[in-house]
Amino acid sequence: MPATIRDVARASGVHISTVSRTFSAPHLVNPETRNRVLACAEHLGYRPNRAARALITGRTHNIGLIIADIANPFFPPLIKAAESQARQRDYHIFIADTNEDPAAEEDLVHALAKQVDGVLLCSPRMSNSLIEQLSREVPLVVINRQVTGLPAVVMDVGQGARLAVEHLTGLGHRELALLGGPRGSWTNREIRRAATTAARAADASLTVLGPNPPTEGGGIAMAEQVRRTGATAVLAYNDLMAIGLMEGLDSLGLRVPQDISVVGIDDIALSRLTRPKLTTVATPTAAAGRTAVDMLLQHDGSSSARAGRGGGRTTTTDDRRTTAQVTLQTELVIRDSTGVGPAASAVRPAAAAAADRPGAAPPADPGPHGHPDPGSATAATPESVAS
Amino acid sequence: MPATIRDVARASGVHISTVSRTFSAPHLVNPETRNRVLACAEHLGYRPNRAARALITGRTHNIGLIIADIANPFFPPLIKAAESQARQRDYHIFIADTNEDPAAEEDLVHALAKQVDGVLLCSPRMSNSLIEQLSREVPLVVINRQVTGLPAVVMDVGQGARLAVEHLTGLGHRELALLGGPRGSWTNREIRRAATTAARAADASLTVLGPNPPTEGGGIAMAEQVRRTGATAVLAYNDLMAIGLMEGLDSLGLRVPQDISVVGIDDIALSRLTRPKLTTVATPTAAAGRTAVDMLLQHDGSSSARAGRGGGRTTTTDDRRTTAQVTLQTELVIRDSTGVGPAASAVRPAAAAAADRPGAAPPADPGPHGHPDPGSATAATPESVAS
DNA sequence: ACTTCTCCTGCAAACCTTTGCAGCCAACGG
DNA sequence: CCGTTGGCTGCAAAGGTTTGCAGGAGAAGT
Repeated sequence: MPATIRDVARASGVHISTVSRTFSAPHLVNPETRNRVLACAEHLGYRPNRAARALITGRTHNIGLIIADIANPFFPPLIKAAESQARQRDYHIFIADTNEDPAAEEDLVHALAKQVDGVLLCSPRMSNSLIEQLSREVPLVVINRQVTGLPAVVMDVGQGARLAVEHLTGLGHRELALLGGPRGSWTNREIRRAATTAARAADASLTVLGPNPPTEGGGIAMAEQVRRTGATAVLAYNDLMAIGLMEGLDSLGLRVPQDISVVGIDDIALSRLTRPKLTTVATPTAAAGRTAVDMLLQHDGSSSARAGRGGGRTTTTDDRRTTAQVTLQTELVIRDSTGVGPAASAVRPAAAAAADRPGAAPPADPGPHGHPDPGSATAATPESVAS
Repeated sequence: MPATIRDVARASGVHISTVSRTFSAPHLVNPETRNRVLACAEHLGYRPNRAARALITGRTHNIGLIIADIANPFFPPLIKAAESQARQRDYHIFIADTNEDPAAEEDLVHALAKQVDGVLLCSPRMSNSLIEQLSREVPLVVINRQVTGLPAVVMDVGQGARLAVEHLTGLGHRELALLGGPRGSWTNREIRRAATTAARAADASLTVLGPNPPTEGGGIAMAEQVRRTGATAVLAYNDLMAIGLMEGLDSLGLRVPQDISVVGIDDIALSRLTRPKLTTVATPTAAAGRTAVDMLLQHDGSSSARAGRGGGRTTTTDDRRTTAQVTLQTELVIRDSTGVGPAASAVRPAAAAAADRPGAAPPADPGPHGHPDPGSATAATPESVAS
């Protein structure tokens, strides 16, 4: 029923190879012939069969994208950016969701391996060794993780966490808590490491809680424990948890930021909608998606090594393989969920407090029609964290 | 480098057809042979090449899912449900995002046509005739739309809209507004029709505004116009718009629900997090995803007869195929964004309102975080809608 | 012992496209 | 006039798998 290349060839009176070339190498065919072929193809509604093409070229023009949880608002901007970047190069992205399950991750890589040219592994929860092993089956680019020998794009959450902690200690907080994310997350380890270091440098204490599911529910559930730590400020693994935590604290009768300050990570769209608006670390998710696609495509676009003919095993020396690791900067976005700590509240005059907490008029007057205040001035699209 | 069926055949000393059968029709091969083959395959890390298989069988074991906007929280539950349902049957879902662009929809269908066995078209913005035409190219199941001759699964938003209007008029509201969604949306038309009818039946007036982008920004932008209608209660096309509208009303100094009631549609997770919590019409998104996959696969091949759930099912059997149209019920979830209207405020006690839905929180408690913050409202990410 | 069956396995065609190679023709240089 | 070049097109192999058909071996029936 579907028109094949043969039908077009018959209709336009040329050989199938000419039809093929009309599409894959137009400059090789006479303009007159080409037009005739195109007309016939159009008329017959012909579209090349990608499976057949993939079979012979060995390239599917598909890219797999494996993520932990589509429902996490962190991912959509990354997905969209990756999709549009891929589409520009005539590739298509296949998305798969692992539900935060490391075993599902492995299965998915296998399932995708033969029908994509490469896989973007976003915030994997697997072990490094397993990832390395899988990378022998299909080209891999990891996002939010560093695996030796594999191309990677990571967002510098460590730096973000440091900025967040410095912001909090700068406000006078001395008792901090870190609401940790899921086990197996590279991001989680980075945050913990950086936050610990920064807290120590500022002579503040830091209580680490976790691991926890990186969801709103995970945040709500930990409210009570957070209170028990006696911390006056909390850094959460991501915005979703931070928002959940604010919910939970609210039910406990604690006010944010008067009683306790909360900082998230990711800057998802939602973090502008909560009351109070969430102070958070913005991660360049869209850029990460674009970059990852670029790295994957460059990586296998250059190596046009054909399969060895004649049974001989052609061992292409891969030592030329450029496995870059790109690090994207993060940025602290100060909104309304952080305020002065107890240590400073007695010392600092009200004016100073007001300057930090934009509930009142911030220093740079935002005006009635939303001049972005210094904190929310980031032009980055809302995105969230993972890994 | 990747092991093929031929390698396995050589290693286990059988013909490739036997290897093939070991995987696709195990009962046809001697257990002893089978085990030997499986062992070799395992050892060589063999995985069947899906492209080659697709080429000959004509079935890719892939399903396309085209949606308007991944960033809209409405979709993830649907996607997840569809994915898990598909995975159970050894199918894989390929997701694509159209950015609310009807032209992109058409392109995507074409692009996917040859590499999937069928496409789930979720909340399409295309014309019916175009959809019919595309359905000749690849099996289609439409979600949130009715196209004659095509299998469809729709959520009964009409009924939901009616319940919402009855809820509002029951609270004493007489001046209603409907915040419409995007042009081309079947859902939008259904809502409008049902809301108009219900309002007339209750002797209330209904002002229809739109079309609008189905995003938070779309809601924010319409706040002023909504106020000008003089309505005391608003039904929005979806939750995102409702939430945006609440933002906008807030900036205008109007309190929800004391001054104006707001109802959304979809019941996205976010609607529980706003202050006040959003009253909304819950749509069974996950069930829709599952059902759509079932319909596509049953229609397509190995059918396992899943009985229709709560919804009604109309099967029109034309000559060859049975094209069912499944309708899924919706449900009104009363939270805090609706309160008594001016006409009834003197007459009806709040208890009467609460009686509409046991267990729902009483209206009129914005919660501790309900401080309005003028000038907050820009920078909405493009989000989207459901049909 | 001969047929008939049942089980299993091998053979080869077919799916649709790409691509190196060869051939054709016209034009051009010498 | 011949050799060469360049532009275009046809030929055929190849890619990995499925599957109808045929064949072989043994078992069961007679």
